[in-house]
Amino acid sequence: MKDFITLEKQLCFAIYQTSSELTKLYTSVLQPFGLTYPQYLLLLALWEKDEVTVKELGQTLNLGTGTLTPMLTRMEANGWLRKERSKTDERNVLIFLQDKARKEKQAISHSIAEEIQACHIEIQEYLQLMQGLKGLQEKLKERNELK
Amino acid sequence: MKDFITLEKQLCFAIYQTSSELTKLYTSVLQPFGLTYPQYLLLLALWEKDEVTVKELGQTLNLGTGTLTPMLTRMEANGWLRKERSKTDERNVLIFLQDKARKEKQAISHSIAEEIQACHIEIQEYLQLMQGLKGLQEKLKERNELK
DNA sequence: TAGGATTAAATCGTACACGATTTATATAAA
DNA sequence: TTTATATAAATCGTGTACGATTTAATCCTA
Repeated sequence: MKDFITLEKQLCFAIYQTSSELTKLYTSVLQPFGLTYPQYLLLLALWEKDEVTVKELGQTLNLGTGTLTPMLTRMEANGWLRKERSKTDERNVLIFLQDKARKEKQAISHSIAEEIQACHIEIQEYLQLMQGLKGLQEKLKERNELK
Repeated sequence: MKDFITLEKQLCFAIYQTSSELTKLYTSVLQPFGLTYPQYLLLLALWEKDEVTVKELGQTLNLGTGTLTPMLTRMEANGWLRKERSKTDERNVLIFLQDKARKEKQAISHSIAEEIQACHIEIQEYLQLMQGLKGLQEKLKERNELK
């Protein structure tokens, strides 16, 4: 039991800090584009699927409107996207990518890939880590949904 | 290269979301104690080593004073700890645990261990994941320190 | 079809997180 | 000993996160 608690502490620190280091890395790469890390994740989602509702985006990113609404407002002000109330159901707000986001996509992806590659991460290592994370995430999510 | 970028996206999502699920889990366990997840991590550090300066704590937690100062102020107001300016060098502020923090330690740890165990995480899986995270963290940190 | 329930965003309050600046103290150099 | 430099916290501004409440539109049912 004691070992278990020690382990638990180490794991939460490890995730917390790895996440923070990753944020720092992305922040430095994204700064020149005038993007934050969460904004980049949001763009990733929109590059995959454009013209989505705020709710849909929230499900993809695991974020609520308390986070998304102000973020989307900022990104609209910066010309990345456009918000438009749906005409068929005025409760929905649809998000559309702007040209700027489409045009910058390659440059952004390229900068990031370059930076990540400079970290010398082995693909194999990468894959294994992701497996582990997904496994844990699954279990946490299951537990969280039971409230 | 294309595969590499796909992988990169998946990894940053995986860490981002696992971290957020972990936060949610801890939040629900810590709520009854009137603690947030970052505050719990801070207590973990103080339970390991008490009477530390803000700077030291920042190094342990990878946090700056912009985050720590207001957090410590809140935790002082809630009776978890005490801040005191060092008499030998008045630039330093020392952090001392209060009785409340020492007394609640067991109950908090117990609640968390119980919750984590309910997720059915295999020790072996756990260890492997942590190894992977530490490896990645190392590489990211190295890169981040080159600025 | 009027009224209550449901749904989607927006809003609000609190709490991180972080870079940059400021303030106060201590140390070192001229 | 005065002045310059360095160090430690505090402060400030911006941007997430998230639970809870509010607002507005739609749906459902009596």
